[in-house]
Amino acid sequence: MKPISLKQLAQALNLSSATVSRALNDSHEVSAETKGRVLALARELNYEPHPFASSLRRQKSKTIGVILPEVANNFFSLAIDGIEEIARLNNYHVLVYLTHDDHSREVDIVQHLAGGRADGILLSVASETNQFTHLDLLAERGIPTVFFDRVRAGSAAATVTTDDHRGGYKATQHLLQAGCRHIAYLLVSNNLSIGQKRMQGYQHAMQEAGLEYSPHLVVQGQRDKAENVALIRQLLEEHPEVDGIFASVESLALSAYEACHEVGRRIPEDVKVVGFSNMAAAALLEPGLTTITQPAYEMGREAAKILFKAITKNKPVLPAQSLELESELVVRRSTEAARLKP
Amino acid sequence: MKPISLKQLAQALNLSSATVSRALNDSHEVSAETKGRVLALARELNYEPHPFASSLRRQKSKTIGVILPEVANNFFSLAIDGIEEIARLNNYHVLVYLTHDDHSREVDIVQHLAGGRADGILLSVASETNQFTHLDLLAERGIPTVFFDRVRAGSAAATVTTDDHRGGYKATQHLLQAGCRHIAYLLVSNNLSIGQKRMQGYQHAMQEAGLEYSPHLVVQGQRDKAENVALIRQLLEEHPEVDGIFASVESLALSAYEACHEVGRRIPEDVKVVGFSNMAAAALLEPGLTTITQPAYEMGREAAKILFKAITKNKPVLPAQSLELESELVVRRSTEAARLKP
DNA sequence: CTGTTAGCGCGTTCAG
DNA sequence: CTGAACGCGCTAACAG
Repeated sequence: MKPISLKQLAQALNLSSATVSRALNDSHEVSAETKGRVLALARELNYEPHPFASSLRRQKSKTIGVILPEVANNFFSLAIDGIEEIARLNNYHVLVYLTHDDHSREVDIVQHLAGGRADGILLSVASETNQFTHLDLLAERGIPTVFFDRVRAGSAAATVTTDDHRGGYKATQHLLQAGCRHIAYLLVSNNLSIGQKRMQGYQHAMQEAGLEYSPHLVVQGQRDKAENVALIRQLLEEHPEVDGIFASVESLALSAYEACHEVGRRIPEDVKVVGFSNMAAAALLEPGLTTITQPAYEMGREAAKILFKAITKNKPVLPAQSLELESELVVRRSTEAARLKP
Repeated sequence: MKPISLKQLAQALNLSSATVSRALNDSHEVSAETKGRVLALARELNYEPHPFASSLRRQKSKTIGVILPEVANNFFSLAIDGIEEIARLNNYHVLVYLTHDDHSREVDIVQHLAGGRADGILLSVASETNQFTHLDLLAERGIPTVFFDRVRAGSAAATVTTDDHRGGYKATQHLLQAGCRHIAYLLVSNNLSIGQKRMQGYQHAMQEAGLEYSPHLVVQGQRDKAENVALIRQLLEEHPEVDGIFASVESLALSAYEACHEVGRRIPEDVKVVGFSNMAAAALLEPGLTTITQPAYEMGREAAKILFKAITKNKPVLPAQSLELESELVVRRSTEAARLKP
């Protein structure tokens, strides 16, 4: 059975569809009585205005698009949670797309969304992305866009990130304090500001400790997980002196654990690992496993708030609205307290 | 700058909009030459057909709705991943909604989606849900719906689940073999088949071992996490003999870890814990922590496949299409192999 | 092969 | 306060 239409509702009430439409939209220019009759029958018949007809007329999709590299990862899952919450408060719908770090896919999605399916976009760019012309289209069309976490380096748009430089610094410092002298860095992508900034923090801490930064100890992450494990494994074999690893994203941290396991290097006795990560199970990590945790849920919420401010007020998002939240170094919880804020 | 419309494209080409529409939809009844001209200009101008206008006319939203209790949880994240992949292959879009186990929210979402925003629905019901009248609307409207994981007990629709009875049995058996004699059960909800079936598996294993099933050792999970921790804590304090815990969902497993920690009971020395869970970090669990892992990604894929079969062939989903996949008992990976398939 | 017409279901004129 | 007419952008039916 097809859903009932405005017209049918109007006929059943002996009213014109215009009046019914007005009543349902709570217009001032309709009598309280008719309003009551309309609403009563609408409720009874489970009437829902057809969303696409309405969108077409109003030129509002009531939908935002969320584009993520992946979701099988606690950071982005928590972010979605925050985004969905804010969207719901604004009576908006959330379309989710995954790029799997594939640039061409990102371009496709953006182009499609720019065609009217979404009123705004939240984007965490694919690590493969190094061209950004597809984003110009969004600017031209005036579609508000907020970047979060994985941001175009040097972008002129609003962004929500964490204190990436500081996070990299804190993580490295933690390893140094634990006695590591040869710390490898697992880089996500040089196109991304998170890649650059976290690495700068790492270099900063290394220099401060009077240690030399060695490009041989940097592994550039790929899209394929097995490949990453192999690369890290190779690093560990060629550089047995490595006693610490800093992973700039969760997936690389997991690859590092795996690689260590494969070559029989114990964590944390032989190698200490710190990674950016939002594992729900962070509290359960083995002794010595430590994470830099981002406030993913809040980041999702804040990014969405900025976006909706632009959508509802019909103003562009300004770079000045950008936010930088604080990351936290989480050491395995044992009998004593867990969170160290240096 | 507003996106260009079909009409404008037609004018620029001195063609009628009908012809242009046909050309873009690769109709047989249009000359190869015109087709070429149209496609060339369309590409140049970045033309995208307005999705809602098209949907309105074709009565197809090209969108599916995915309704989940939560997403900050590896199981549902992985499921979304699988769902999105199949949707993309079908050129469909994915709307994500979270109920946070709130029944009224589930009803709202379903009613709205039934109004034409989605061609089909994938649903994992809220644990609070015990009335299912809102689902009748979907049946009336002929909107294909596939349930996964959290299924309406005794539903007549297609479902994708894991071998919940067997999973509960395996988990409990594992605890028994490890020497546990007083095993508590953390129940998610009696409205859900996963709650019932997993508990049956638990009871089955207990009986087989000649142990008595005690309702005092069953904790009924609530929506609030802190409350769950408190309840489990109370259990542990009132029943110091408890030496094993079986958690029927991930969130309860995490609450159990926390509660044990709070009352100073060590895992696994004092209490062994097994939970249904899809933690990416499962490989990193502490010794003695064991999980029952569901093939979440595959479940998402399979559920979506069933749904799209119905959508594209315009046939209803049949209960006979239901699938039951196999869960896996994953013991902490150490130097030896990890996966035990009994 | 192409153009004309009509209508998907709404919301918004403009009259009365 | 209410109704008739129009159009959002697209596709399907009917002509030619």
